[in-house]
Amino acid sequence: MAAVGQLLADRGRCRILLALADGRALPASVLAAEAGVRPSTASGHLRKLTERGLIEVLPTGRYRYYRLAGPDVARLVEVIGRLAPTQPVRSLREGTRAHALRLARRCYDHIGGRLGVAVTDTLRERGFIEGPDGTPDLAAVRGDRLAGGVADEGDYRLTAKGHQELVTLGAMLPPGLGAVRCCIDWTEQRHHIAGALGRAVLEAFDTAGWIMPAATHRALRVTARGVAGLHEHFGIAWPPASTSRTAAGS
Amino acid sequence: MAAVGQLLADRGRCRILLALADGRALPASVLAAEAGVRPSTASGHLRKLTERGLIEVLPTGRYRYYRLAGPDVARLVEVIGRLAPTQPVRSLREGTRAHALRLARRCYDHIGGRLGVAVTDTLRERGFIEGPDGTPDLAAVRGDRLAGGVADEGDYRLTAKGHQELVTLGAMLPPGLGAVRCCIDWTEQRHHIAGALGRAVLEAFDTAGWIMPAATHRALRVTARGVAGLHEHFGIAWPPASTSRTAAGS
DNA sequence: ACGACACTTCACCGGCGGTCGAACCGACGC
DNA sequence: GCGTCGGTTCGACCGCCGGTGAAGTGTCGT
Repeated sequence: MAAVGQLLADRGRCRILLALADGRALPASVLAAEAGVRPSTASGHLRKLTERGLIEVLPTGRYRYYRLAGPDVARLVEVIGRLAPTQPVRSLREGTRAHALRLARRCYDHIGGRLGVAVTDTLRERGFIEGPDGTPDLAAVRGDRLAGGVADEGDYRLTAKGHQELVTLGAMLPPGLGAVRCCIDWTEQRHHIAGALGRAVLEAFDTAGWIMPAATHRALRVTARGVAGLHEHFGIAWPPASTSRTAAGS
Repeated sequence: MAAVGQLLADRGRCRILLALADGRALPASVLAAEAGVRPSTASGHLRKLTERGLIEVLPTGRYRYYRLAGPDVARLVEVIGRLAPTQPVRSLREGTRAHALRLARRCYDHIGGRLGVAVTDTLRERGFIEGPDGTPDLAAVRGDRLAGGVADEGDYRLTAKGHQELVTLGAMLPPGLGAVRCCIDWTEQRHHIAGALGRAVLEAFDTAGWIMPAATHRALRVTARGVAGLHEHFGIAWPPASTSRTAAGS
């Protein structure tokens, strides 16, 4: 498994994986620019990533689109991102971009950032999902780990009321969906819904025209209709009151 | 996050993390032997791992015990282990050891290997937990990832009957436990219970004297009482019929 | 058919990092 | 007190890997 670790040891390759973390397929030239290296270097990285099975390639004409090889890889990026230390911002452009990412972004197949956390909070407050508080108990983590008390993933479940409400909102929920996977947000350090429910919510927001993907990166922009819908159906004021700016590292 | 990846890029450091994956705290000399390097080299590795916050140290007399810094790190090892390719066995000793690991092992705070999968299967067959089949649908993973069908974690939930049965068996279940986190086993590629429920089951098996930790590594040995108890309460024949031998890499 | 473009391969360079032995520090046992 | 043992630090060696530019292959426009 050190072989996989070697792939994650390079800054450029990490940037490539991060750029693909929203589930899209991107051509090699875009990934080279994203990684900040020459096309030849990026080509070598992409070759190694595909050889190890972390990403897969879809040749289309003279373009070669790369994407993550599966949900396992997305989970890996998610988990390692949570352990990675945050880095200070180096430029104004990075600052605004990191700010947009922290507000709302696609996290492979669900919504991350403040928007994801806000939606999850609302679902819990209104009794649509049941489970512990969204703030992981860091004190419990520091103590005896085996004795329990760890804020684990998957400790939520969708209630009947929540199922009904989300269906009327247009979400295509798979049958028999009970438990809800939650991942702790990369920047917010709070729970937000992921898994099948997170996927359905992202699709519902997308088909309703509430969100628009940004052109350059994986950040999400909330449309005017989205602002109204979030306020009406979820009681969320968007955009939220701004807080301190700290970029997340690569 | 490339900083974390660099730590995972070395074989010796991976072996150290793997040795600590069962949640124990081990002295530096043991970890050096586990990694197959000189104490000086291991000391450097341990220093880097602690500096990055992946492990923490408990100085005790002239020994210094190291352990994983928290559940996040255990999850990282779990996820990256699933993506790592399996390596062929290099010696007879490695073969028997890998065989024991594949049978039953501690996976930070729950039971992994064939035993973990067998217990999970029984729980599902008897209606103690509800959810999809334990075999992840690999075909769905290869297809359209956003359209759903992915065998996600956390799609199980504990039923009332299961709660009652496990309590009578002596498991200390935390209140309000509904959803059950499942991780796909490292070697078996099957679901097995983890999270709070997996922790409670491991504790129950341990206090009942069904399992004994191996002296040298994180493998678990099923005692005679454990064989009887597994057969009586779970209908599991132990040890299982042997299958092909393939070691899991480091 | 020609040029432009996307991407890959190759040879070369430079630097980071793993490894070890030896020395050093602190804790235990007699 | 001394010797032993566990652990860390230091300096030197060396192999590996990332970066690049130039050349090569295939595809798309006109």
